[in-house]
Parts: sequence; C-alpha cells; structure tokens
Amino acid sequence: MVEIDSKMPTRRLRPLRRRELPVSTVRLARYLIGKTLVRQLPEGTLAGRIVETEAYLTGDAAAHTFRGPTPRNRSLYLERGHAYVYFTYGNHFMLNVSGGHDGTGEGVLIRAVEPIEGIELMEHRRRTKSLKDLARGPGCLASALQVDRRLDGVDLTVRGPLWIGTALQRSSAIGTSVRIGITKEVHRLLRFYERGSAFVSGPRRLNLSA
DNA sequence: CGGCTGATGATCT
DNA sequence: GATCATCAGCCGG
Repeated sequence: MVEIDSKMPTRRLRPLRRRELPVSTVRLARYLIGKTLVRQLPEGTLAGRIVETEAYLTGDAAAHTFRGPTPRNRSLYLERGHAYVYFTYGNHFMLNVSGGHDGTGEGVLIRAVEPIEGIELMEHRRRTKSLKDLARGPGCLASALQVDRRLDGVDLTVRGPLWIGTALQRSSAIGTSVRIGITKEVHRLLRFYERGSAFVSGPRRLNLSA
C-alpha cells in the first residue's frame, strides 16, 4: 500500500472547492502556486505541482478579453475555476484558470508544473527524459499533460479529466516578475513563481528576487 | 546560458 | 493580412 501510494500521490488529494479560490485574480494566481494540477486519462493519471502562473486582468491590454467577448475567449468569462484552453503559434495549447465571478473576463495562465505522477507518460509524449523540461513553459506543460481544446470550459473544481487539487507539499517563498512573451503592459508585475524551483520557465534574471 | 530565428495555423480586424 | 500569453535548434561566449 505504501508503495502504491508513493506512485499515486494524487490519491491523497481532493479538488479545491470553488469557494476556496480567491475572487481576486491576482490573489488566485498566487494561491495556485503549490497546488496540484491533475489530468486523468484512460491510460493513467498525470499530475504536477504548479510552480509558475501569470494573471491577466480586466482592462489589461495583454489579456485576450481586452476587446470583449469572442467565441475563443468565452471561457474566461465563466465563474472562477474553469479551464480556458486556446491554441497559438500554430503549435501550442495554453491552459488558463478563469478568475473572478461569472461575466468577468480574467484568468490565470499556468506556465509550469513540477512533474509528480505519470512521469513516464509525460516523457513519452514530450520526447525527452529531462525531468525539469517536461512541463517548463505553457506549451510544454499542455503537451506533457495532453491538454487540448477539448478541455476548454471544464470545471476544475470537480474530479474529471482535468482538475486542481490541494497542495501535496507546502510551497516555498513566491517571487514576482513581469510577464513573459507579451508586447503590451510589459511592466506589470503579474507573474508569480516558486522561488528556487528548477521547474520554472523564463530567463534566470526574472527568477531571482521577490 | 543568453540571444536569435523559422515554423505553423487559428483568430480577429 | 497581422498578430500571436511559444518552442526547438543553432550559434557564440
């Protein structure tokens, strides 16, 4: 039993309840650091510890909702705790958690996780055995966890194909920086990461101070 | 490690 | 037609 448990750590988890999620999207982005992202597939369970997030807010020119609702971004307007998955650069899916109340177009981009469970499946999918590179960066993360548009709109607060569980281990200090890969609102400090984690993306200079 | 570049296609103007 | 919340590969230091 002990052995099975160590290979399936997500057995000990429960989904986060919606009322536990901060309504403030900035607070949600910080809150999600250290929590567990779980992907359940017929072949097994994949899971990782969230180590890097970014907030995208109302009135934020870098947010997909800046010009209002469109068919693509409608999931961002759902009550907090739903998935917004979109496709970009011709190759990659990105996973967000919707923030705020129903009708508020905010979200948290999940940029990196520390692999916890289903590592062999992730290695196969990503075609690398470098643990730290399996889910480092939002496109890599989506590929490793087999996240695609079919998961757009799913409720992340209930056990299902994709959900967010409680933390397995406490997070160390959270650092703050500018967001990565955007061309607007570049100065805003809306990226959050676990300090000292080897699984965080981005240039080293963004991963030092608080 | 940091910097640069091409790939690739959905989305919105 | 431009843009894009990226990545892998390649180069120089």
